[in-house]
Amino acid sequence: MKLPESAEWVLHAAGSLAQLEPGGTASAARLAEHFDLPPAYLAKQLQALVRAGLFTATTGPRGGFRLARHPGDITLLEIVEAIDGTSPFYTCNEIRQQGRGAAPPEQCRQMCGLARHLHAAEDAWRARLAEVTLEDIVDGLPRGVQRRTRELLG
Amino acid sequence: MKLPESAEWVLHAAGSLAQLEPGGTASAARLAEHFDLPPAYLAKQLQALVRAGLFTATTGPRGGFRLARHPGDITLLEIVEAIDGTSPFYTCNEIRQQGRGAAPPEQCRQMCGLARHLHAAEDAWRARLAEVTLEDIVDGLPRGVQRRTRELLG
DNA sequence: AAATTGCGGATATCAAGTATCCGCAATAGC
DNA sequence: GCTATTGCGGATACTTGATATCCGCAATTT
Repeated sequence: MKLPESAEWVLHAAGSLAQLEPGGTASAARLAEHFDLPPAYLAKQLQALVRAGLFTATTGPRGGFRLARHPGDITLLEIVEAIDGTSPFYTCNEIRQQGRGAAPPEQCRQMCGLARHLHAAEDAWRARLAEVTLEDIVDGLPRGVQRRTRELLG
Repeated sequence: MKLPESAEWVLHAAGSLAQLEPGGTASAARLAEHFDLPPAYLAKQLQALVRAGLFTATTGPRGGFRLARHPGDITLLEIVEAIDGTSPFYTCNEIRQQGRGAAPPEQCRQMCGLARHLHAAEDAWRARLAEVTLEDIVDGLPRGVQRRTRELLG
C-alpha cells in the first residue's frame, strides 16, 4: 500500500509550474534537473498528467509543460489520481459468497460491512486531497522560494 | 496503491472468529475452505496476525487460531496494519532540497507542504479504520449469518 | 533546414504480492 | 510413548507493477 515515488515527482513538478507566471512553461529535462530526477522516466510520468487534462504540452524549442487550468482549480487528488489511477485500495471479492461457508444471496443484499468501512476510509482520504489545490501549496511556501523557482525555471 | 488481497482474507477470517463463542478456535485449513482460499498462503498471512498480537495460535488437534482480545477491542486498522505494515503511503524524499533548484536548509525548517497534506489524508484514512471494531462488524451482520458461521466453524 | 521537445512503443530490471512445499516443534488423543 | 494434527519458519517460484532507458516519429521554434 504505497504511492509510486513518481507521485512525489509530479506533485513537485506541478507545484513548480504553479509558481511561475500564469502560462509559464518548463520542459521535462529542465524539471528533471531542477529536482535531480531521472529525465526519461519523469518525462513519461508528466505525459500522464497531460492525458489527465491537468497539463498542456507544447513541442519544439521553448516548449514543455504548463498547467492546463488555474492553480486554484487543480487539486492534489487529481494529480495523484493521474499517476496512481482511481481504482480503490480495497476491492471486495465477495469471498463471503464463496467456499463452504458461502452466504446465500438473500443475506448479501447489502454490501459487505468490511467493504463499506474500507471504502468509507478511502473516501475520507480522497476528500482530504480534493480539498487542497496547487494554489494552497504555493501560498504555503516560505518567502523567497517562489522567486527562486521563477529565476531558475521561468 | 492497493491493499494486498490477503487483507480481505484476514479481515473476513477475523470477522469469522469474532462470530464464534468467546475463545472459539478455527484452523487455517478450516478457514481456507470456509472462504475457498489457498490454504498454504492463507496460513502464512494468519501468522502475521499472531505476530501482531491480534490472534493466539495453538498447535495440535483441535488447535488453530482464536482472537487474542475481545472483538470490541480489535480494530480494522490493526488487522490491516498487521498485513500491510504501518509505513506511510507517501514518503517525502525531500526532493525540494535536491538538484539545481535545491532549496537552502533555512527554507526547509517546516515540513514540505505536499507531505503535510498527504500525511493528513492518510491519517484520516487510518482514523476511520481505527473507529471500527470486529464487534461492530459482527453487529452489522444480517440475521442468521452468525448462527451459520458457528455451525460450520464452531 | 536544423535543433528542440513531447509522444508512443519496446525493452530491461527490481521489488512486492501470490503461492507452494518442506522440515520442525508443539499438542491432543489413544 | 505413538500418532495425527496443527502452527511456524525458511526456501523457492511465478506474476505484476514500478522504475528506468532508448528509439523513432511528429510538431514547433528559430
